[in-house]
Amino acid sequence: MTDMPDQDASNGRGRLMQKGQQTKSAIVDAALGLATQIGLEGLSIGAVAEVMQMSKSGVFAHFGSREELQISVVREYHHRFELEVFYPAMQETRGLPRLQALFANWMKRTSAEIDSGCLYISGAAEFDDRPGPVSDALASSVKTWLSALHRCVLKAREAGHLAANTDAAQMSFELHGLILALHYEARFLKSDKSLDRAQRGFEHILLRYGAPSNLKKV
Amino acid sequence: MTDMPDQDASNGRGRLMQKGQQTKSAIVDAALGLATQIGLEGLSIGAVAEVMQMSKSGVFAHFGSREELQISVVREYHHRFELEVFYPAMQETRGLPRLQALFANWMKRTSAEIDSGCLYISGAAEFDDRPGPVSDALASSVKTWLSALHRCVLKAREAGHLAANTDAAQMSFELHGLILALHYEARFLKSDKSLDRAQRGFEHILLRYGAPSNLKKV
DNA sequence: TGCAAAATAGCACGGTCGTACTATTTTCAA
DNA sequence: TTGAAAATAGTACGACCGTGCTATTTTGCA
Repeated sequence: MTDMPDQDASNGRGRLMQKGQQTKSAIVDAALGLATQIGLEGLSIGAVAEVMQMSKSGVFAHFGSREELQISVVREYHHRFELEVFYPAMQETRGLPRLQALFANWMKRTSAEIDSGCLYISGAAEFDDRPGPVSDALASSVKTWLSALHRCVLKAREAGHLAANTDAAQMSFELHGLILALHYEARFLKSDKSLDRAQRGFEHILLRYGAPSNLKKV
Repeated sequence: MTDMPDQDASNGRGRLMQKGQQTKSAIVDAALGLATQIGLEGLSIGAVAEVMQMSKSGVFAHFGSREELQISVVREYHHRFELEVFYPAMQETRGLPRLQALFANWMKRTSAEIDSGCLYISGAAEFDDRPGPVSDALASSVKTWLSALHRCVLKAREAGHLAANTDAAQMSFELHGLILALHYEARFLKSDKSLDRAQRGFEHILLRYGAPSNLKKV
């Protein structure tokens, strides 16, 4: 060991961090893990402190309130969602291929979340009747993602990959439903067929909206 | 007022109840109202007692544990769901008309729950990582309903109202997704177009599975 | 290397929770 | 009407919660 700053001391966006920021990141990390399991509302500073092997007040000092911790967790989740689902799909060529990649990544992440839990889904259920900053942060993240999806559908239509009369909002709604059903039936009802059904549902929707039937499989 | 037993002292299934049972029903009623708003997990005996204008111990004595209260709430929800969604649809003639009625009632109830909250959806999110009697009761109720839906699709296919190669489980999955998206986008994202989109999604699915295109509107 | 500042710990407070336990009131049938 | 049983209230306990306050430790620059 040297006196050099820890090489891992980055927040994933390149900048080096001081000790306090490192710890804060680690706390958010642990809190995110807890929140996806027991829910954002059930997230307690004491539980996070135990995972972190820190004192409650040590954890608390980084955020100033539980609410701020929850918001940090939402932001971190948003960031990871972008990294896993959105950005990789942007590599694909615009239009249908990108839409397929987007949905495939979304499904893949949702499948991975069958064990860990999805904050956008559990959070919506917890906060749909609890207005406030946490709910706002959550809703804003979800809306950002859904509108990205919506734009992608529009582009696919413009590129002629979907029928010219495609209702992009309607199609997005139906895609969203497939993901929600995948999550619900796999995670809560322990069905192992959900992924396959979401995939087939996607193909049905593509056909419905006039995508060429000889689809490139992703 | 007379000394006669209260005329309203029925549990909705015809039998008269003694005082204790009446109170218990009223408690479950209040608890259900609370649970749909703040969640099954957030349901506390103290809050129920306040609504009921009773002491905590008075409420507690009826159930013996918070868990038993939660289970009672789930059962009551199941009962009402059957009354509102399932039984009325059974009046329709078997096959496609019944399936349409089932989905229409389901949508109607989900729409009504945009204000009150749906226990099958919020409960799934809360208990998907919390095994135990409450989770079991919830899952069992949901499975009962989903398999009723599945059977209804099967009957519609047998009656020749759907394509002979219809995958009933796949179709049920897609219908479930529409309801979940309706609930999510209407309740959490405050979208007022969700009901219309769920309705149109239903029509798309019917077309996909070979229902006659000149549908009777419900 | 020293020293201000940042990070963390320790402790206390009031609050809510579920649930024993006991006392009181209400109900209902004999 | 009476008396046993059922229903409800009262109280207390330990656990956990968020958070304010003050000490202590650790950090990182001058």
